[in-house]
Amino acid sequence: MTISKATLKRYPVYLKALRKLSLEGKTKVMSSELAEYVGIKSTTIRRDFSLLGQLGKQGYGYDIETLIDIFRKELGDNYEEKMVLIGVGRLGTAILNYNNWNQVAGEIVCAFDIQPEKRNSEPKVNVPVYHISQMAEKMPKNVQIAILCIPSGTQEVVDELHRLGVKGIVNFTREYFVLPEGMIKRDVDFVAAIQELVFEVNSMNQ
Amino acid sequence: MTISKATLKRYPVYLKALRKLSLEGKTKVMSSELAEYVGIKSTTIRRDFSLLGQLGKQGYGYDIETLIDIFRKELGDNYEEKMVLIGVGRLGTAILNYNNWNQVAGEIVCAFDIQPEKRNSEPKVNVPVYHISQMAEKMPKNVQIAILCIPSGTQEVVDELHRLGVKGIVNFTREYFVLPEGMIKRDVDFVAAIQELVFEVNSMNQ
DNA sequence: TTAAACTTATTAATTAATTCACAAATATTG
DNA sequence: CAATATTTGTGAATTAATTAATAAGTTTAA
Repeated sequence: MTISKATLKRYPVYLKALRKLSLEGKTKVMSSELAEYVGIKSTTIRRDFSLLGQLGKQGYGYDIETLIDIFRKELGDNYEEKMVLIGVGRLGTAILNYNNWNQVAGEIVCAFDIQPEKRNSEPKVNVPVYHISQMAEKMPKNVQIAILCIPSGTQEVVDELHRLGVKGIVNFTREYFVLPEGMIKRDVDFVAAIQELVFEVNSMNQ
Repeated sequence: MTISKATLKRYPVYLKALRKLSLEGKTKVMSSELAEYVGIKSTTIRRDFSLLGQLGKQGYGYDIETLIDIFRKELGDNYEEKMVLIGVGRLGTAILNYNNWNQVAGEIVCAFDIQPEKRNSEPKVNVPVYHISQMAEKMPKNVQIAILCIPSGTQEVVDELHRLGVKGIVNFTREYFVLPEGMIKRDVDFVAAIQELVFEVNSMNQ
C-alpha cells in the first residue's frame, strides 16, 4: 500500500498536535476535536489515520499515546537517522542548536564548511566541522540525509552527495539545482513562503 | 478568476529559476527547458503561466525578463510589504540577516523579543527590537505579515497579532496554535521536512 | 514567399485528493 | 439490559490538479 504525498505531509502536523495535547494532559481525542485543532477536516484525518491501521475505537475516539507511538515510529523518531549539515553559517548554526532542543527524526553527526577551523572554534557549534573538499573521506557511514545551508555552489555539492550515496536533501538554499536521479529533496524556503503569503494576503484584501 | 493553491505554491519556484537563468545570461526560455530545470512538467508550467495572461509566444517560448517582471509584481516584490519579526534568537537573527541578501517580498521593519536591550546591542541585529509586551504601541502601521520565531507562548502572541490587524503569519515555531478566523499562515518547519524525508527515504529503501 | 518545424494556449481526459454517507462497533443512559 | 447517542472506518461520489491532445500562431529555411 502506498501513502499519498498529501497525506505524508500531514503526518508531522498530526504528531505535533498530538504531542501538544498530550502535554496538556489529554489522553484521548476524537477526529472532530483534532480537526478543529489542526484545521484539517475530520474525515481527512480519519482517512489518513486509517492508512496506518485501525488506530481508533468507534464511539470513543483515539488514544493519544498510542497515536504518538505509531507516528513516532512511522516518522522516524526511532530510526535514529544520521544526518550531515553543509554550510555552518548563521542559519546552519541555528539549525545545529535547534537540533538539541526537540525530538527530531535523528541527529546531525557532523558538518562541512569552507572554513572548518573558524567554525570549530565557535562554542555554539556542537559537532565536528570538516572542509567541504573532504566530504568523500569524512562522510560517516550510512548517512542518508544532508541538510544544505550554503549560499552558492549548490550543484557541485549535491552531485558529490549523490556520489557518496546520500538519498535525501533538506534544502535551505535559494539557488536552483538539478536533483540527480534517485534523490529526494524537501525545500525549506521561507522567502518563498513569504512570497506566497504576500500574494495571498493581498489578493484577500481586494 | 481564482488561482489554485497548488499553482500558487509553484510561482515562487518559477521566479527563483528564472532569476538563475537570467543571471546565466539567458534571455528566453521554453516551457520544456524550464520543466527540466525545476522538475515540473512543461504542460503544468504553461497552464500555470497562462493563468496570468498570454505570456509566451508560439514557436518562440517565453521572454525571461518579462516573466520575471510579471512574477515580481504578482508575488509581491513591488508591494514593499512591511513585516515584523517576533523572537530574535539565533533563528530570528539568521532571518534578519538573510533578509539583506536577497530580493525578498518586502522588508522586516522591526522586531519584538522578551530581551529587547540584549538584542539591540547585538551588531547583527539590524532593526529596532521592542519588548513583546509593547506590540500594541510599537507595531508600525500597515503591517500585514509577522514572522514568528519564538519557542513558546505562541497562542497569546498570535491572538495579539490578530487584534492588531496582522493578516498573515510565517510560522517557524513548532508549538501548536489555533489560527484565528481570517488569518493565513505558512509553516516553515524543517523538522517536519526532515521527518517527511526520513519516512520517504526509508520507505524507498525496502 | 511558402512550407516545414516549433511552441504556446486551451479544451478534453485522466489521475489524485477530498469529502460524503452510512455501516459497524462502542459507550452511555434510563 | 435495552435503547439511544457517539464515533470510527471505508466504499462511493465529488472536487481539485495534472496531463494529453491539438488548434493557432511564430519562426526558419529554401
